[in-house]
Amino acid sequence: MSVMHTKSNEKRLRIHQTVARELGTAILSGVYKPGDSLEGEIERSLALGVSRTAYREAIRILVAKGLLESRPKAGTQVTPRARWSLLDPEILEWTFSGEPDEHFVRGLFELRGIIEPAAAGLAAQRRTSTQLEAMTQALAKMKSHGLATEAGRAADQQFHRAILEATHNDALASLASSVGAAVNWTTRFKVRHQDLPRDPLPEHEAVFRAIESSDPAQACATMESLLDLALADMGIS
Amino acid sequence: MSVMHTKSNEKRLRIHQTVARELGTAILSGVYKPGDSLEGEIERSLALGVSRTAYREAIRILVAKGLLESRPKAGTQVTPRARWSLLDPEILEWTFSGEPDEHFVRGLFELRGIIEPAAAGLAAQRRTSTQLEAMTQALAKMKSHGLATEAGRAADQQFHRAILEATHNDALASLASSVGAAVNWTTRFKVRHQDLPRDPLPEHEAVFRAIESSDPAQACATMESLLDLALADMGIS
DNA sequence: ATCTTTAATTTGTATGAGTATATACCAAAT
DNA sequence: ATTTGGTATATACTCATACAAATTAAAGAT
Repeated sequence: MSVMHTKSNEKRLRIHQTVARELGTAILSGVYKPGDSLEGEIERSLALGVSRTAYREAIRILVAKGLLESRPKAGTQVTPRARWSLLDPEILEWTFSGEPDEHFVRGLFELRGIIEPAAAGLAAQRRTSTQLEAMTQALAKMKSHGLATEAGRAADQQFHRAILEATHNDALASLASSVGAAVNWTTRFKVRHQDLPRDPLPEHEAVFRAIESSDPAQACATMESLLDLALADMGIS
Repeated sequence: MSVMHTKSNEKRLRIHQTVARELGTAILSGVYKPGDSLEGEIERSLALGVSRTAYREAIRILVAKGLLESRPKAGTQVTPRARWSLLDPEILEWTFSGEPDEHFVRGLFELRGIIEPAAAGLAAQRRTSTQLEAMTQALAKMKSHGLATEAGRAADQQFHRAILEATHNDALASLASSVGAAVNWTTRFKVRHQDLPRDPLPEHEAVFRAIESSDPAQACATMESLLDLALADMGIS
């Protein structure tokens, strides 16, 4: 069949996952628009060369993520964009698998600019020594690997995740995967489009020092400047 | 037989939805804990009295929401709490179907306190006349119905949603369903535990006036005080 | 016209058979 | 003793087919 590019990261996807990804990206990229009907399970599954079972499981996934809704006789339809779980990690991955919409990326950074400084402030008040340790390790890994590598980006995510977890707020922390994915993809995007990304380590360390010394205002401020610089590097500010 | 639209809200759930809700609430309430294994599709579906098809579709839903992960041979396991999409509308509904955890509710308000003031500020800068009109109508409905009724709570949600949409930031707006649901459930909680909730209309109108007159700082401030008062009414501040 | 009944279409559920994959176990080599 | 490699097996995954339920739309009765 086709050449499977052997990326170490790439786990072999089940069929229902593949179909969900296929349809999901199609919806997110506008091939199917809100209100469009996907009726005809039988024909469509046949057309894709998969069983109805697998196709239906894919549909269930997309319904769970708010992209579709389906009722007997009425068929399966694409829901209004407002209901989509745009911050779901998988949805973000699908979104960034194509060329990301600049407007959306800017919005994502705006959201980070709202959440992360506030989170840093809370973390400065509530962090435990264990969480400080996690941040330290993440920074060390970032330093040794650099942002150009996969390991470096993972460490970056880990640092931001540690901050959100240090808020001791589960609702906030549940945004970590989302923010993490955003960090990862936007960084990739950055590296792809700009050969010489500035080293963001000093800003990260400044944030860490503020959290370590339990200074909420400083933590908030340093995180804000970190994001400002990251956004500037994207070249879409 | 005459159709009773008294409880129009209550749609008849499909079997896979029912099972997903059942298992979902069990996981969220701690009956199954992260790391626990749910292996045995066949036995479990039999025990529940449903087909493997329906059971598997339920599992697919829970995997999509980050509560489970499943691999051949390894079985199906509950994921670490950090991966749960706690802000997913359905997850929130499941969470609040039981007695809500006070710590979690407080965290939810903290998140609102971060997002909504910032959103109000952005809305003050970017709102269109159409969106102002939506807010006006929502306020009118809140006034006529009151917060004790379902219609009133719906109008409340509508107002907050309109603000998030007025930010013209899709990522932010996608939190609307979540925050909206949280508002709904916490308001219910409030009414249930306190017979005389203060009328929050004046605060809402203050936010509206600030947004209408394109005053970001004022919009942010009024929204903050609205949330402070709402939290105070909960009696868990 | 309005309400009730019927029909048709689509998703939903059930069942049984067979496949693929990740884990654990055991053997062999280092 | 540790690592490597093969192999067995348990488990989820996929398929095909049949039937049920539900909602919409049209036909019929009042």
